Amino acid sequence: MAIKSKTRYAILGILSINSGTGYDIKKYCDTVISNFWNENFGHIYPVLSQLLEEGLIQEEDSSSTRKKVYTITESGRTEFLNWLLEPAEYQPMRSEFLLKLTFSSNLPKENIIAMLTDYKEKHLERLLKYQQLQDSLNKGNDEITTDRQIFLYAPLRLGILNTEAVLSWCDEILSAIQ
Amino acid sequence: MAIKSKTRYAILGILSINSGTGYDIKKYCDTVISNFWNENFGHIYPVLSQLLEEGLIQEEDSSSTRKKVYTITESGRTEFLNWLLEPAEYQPMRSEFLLKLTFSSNLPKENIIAMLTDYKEKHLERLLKYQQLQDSLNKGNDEITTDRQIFLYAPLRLGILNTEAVLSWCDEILSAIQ
DNA sequence: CGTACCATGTAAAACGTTACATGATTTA
DNA sequence: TAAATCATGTAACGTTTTACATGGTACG
Repeated sequence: MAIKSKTRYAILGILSINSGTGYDIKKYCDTVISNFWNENFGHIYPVLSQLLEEGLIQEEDSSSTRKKVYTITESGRTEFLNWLLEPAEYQPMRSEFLLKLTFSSNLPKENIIAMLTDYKEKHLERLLKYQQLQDSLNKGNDEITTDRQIFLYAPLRLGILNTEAVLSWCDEILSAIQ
Repeated sequence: MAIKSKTRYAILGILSINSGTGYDIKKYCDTVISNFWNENFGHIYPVLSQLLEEGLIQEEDSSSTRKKVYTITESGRTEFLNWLLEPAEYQPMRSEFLLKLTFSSNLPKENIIAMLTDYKEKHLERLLKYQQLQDSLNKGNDEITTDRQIFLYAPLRLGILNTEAVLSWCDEILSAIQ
């Protein structure tokens, strides 16, 4: 059966904004949406072949180069739109960190403090990264319409709010165990 | 090669608290740690066999019943402790909802409002569930030592703070697009 | 006596990551 | 001209979920 993973939709979504190669798609994932999505070449290329076969994307003829520039087709847009309108499926999360913490009751207190401090530091770094991303979004707004901008800003904003929540949580738990 | 997934450690962790069957382990996952961890039978039973083979757990002899009650061994505790002390690996997250939102710029405004409202409602429900769980934790504290209780309370508290962050975010974005 | 829950396991399918292999093009 | 980046793809591996198959036990 056809690949039913979400990668199809990630690719269709990216191509709905700009046509591009598999390589371009990977770059888009690693930059614009890296905070909440990731893809790898081993997945992108097979899915591209499949989308082509299904007629959801087409190859721009560029016999001159080795590049394969893909464009979304009308049926591709329809398929993508249908997916967009479905409510997002519930995703059970898995946190290795919380799993460790849950079973750390027999650990010496200093180890638990170290765990939490490390977790806090990682999230402080993440917050900084988010804020830099936000700044670069605010600066580079020539190319992006204001209407589109909020859709790039919103996920980042959620990242910031969530990370801030994690930071307060770390402080709360740290003072509770001391 | 041996299974290297985190399931090994989830199982060892659960058995480090209480001996039990594969079924008990599944139940523990579905109740106590369901907010941040999940396992299924198709995974639990093979991993149990493997842990037994490696001598990290042992079977209590209960020739009378069909039940297989597993207990963690000393080497199991050592292996688990070593894992606990390693820093948790970074986990790239994937949010289907944010993927949808990012590519929704061409959707009619009412659809986007519906998306966000639906997301908000789901998180309101989740918050309620968390609060109920917290209440039941506070009540049933006879069986659990106070020292252990914070380790069950902390993940829940993070769930609450995160969910509250999502709720404010929904309001923020909803008022930004209107 | 039927329903719900307890209990164990296998097989297949689906999903996802990493490593491997190859070579073109651009830039310092 | 060397290094970095662009560019495409396959194969292997490992992980995870779902479906299937089976039967026991407790309770109302």
